[in-house]
Amino acid sequence: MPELPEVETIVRGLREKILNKKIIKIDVNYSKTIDTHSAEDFRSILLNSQIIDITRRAKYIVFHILNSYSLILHLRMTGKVLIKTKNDIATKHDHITFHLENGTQIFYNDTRKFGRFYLTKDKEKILGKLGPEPLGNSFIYAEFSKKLASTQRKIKAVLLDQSFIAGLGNIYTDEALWEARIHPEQPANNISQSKQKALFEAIKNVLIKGIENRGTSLGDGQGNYASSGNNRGNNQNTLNVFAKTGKPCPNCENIIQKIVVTQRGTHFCPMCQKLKK
DNA sequence: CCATATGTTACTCG
DNA sequence: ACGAGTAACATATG
Repeated sequence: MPELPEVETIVRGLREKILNKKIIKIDVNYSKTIDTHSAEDFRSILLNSQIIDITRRAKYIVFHILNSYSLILHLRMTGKVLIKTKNDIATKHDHITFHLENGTQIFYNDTRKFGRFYLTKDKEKILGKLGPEPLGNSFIYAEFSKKLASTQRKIKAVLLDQSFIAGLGNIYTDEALWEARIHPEQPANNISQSKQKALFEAIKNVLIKGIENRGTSLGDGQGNYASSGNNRGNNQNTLNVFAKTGKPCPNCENIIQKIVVTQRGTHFCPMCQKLKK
């Protein structure tokens, strides 16, 4: 579910609520959620320690632990980190609970159970293969352009490839390609210089807007995005093409189409985003 | 029953 | 080597 703006919103919320409190108990109800350790080892490493900082890398949440470990979490499709108080009780999809000394409980909730925790002293082992952070200093146009020229893959597949650029998912990719007026199936090495530049800027624009709106919450089911305070985002109200199948393009009024690209539902305007020969 | 879902990875085929 | 396609993970929803 969550892409860069959603994870950023979650991290900002968590930072205010759980730092520097001792972890006094950990319940593990679904141990496959922990990728690197047994539930027993996971508990013994984290118990009586504390989270001293929380940062984000791409779609990963990095909890910096006082004992020099990093607890890295990827939410995949439906993972949520929910901050609750003393008397809240874990329910069906709450797979791990961290109890803090002040009574705060951190629930890891995940309907589809795809999310994973990685506990490691070497962050690079988990994060090392990621491409540049699109809102960071390492996202440089000359390098972006050079890398686009190096592959014939469909541009949508390239943008979803976390080793090419880290943090985009299905929603923000469709939005960025619409803003740059590029067809999602356009080969990456056949995009004009001006459209490459437009795409470079569009990626940053859609992510910044997503963060400003505190993420995109689609629908109202269990698996939809919510922040650590269980609040919905507002970015769904500003989308131009994603989930707008059959509606008029905000730019040209033509009907937004939906196709499948790289196994993902893909929304675009056939007038604004033409495939170039 | 079928298709689809904000993600990632392993595997096959050409 | 490269890129496309498929399946898998597990659950909910229309």
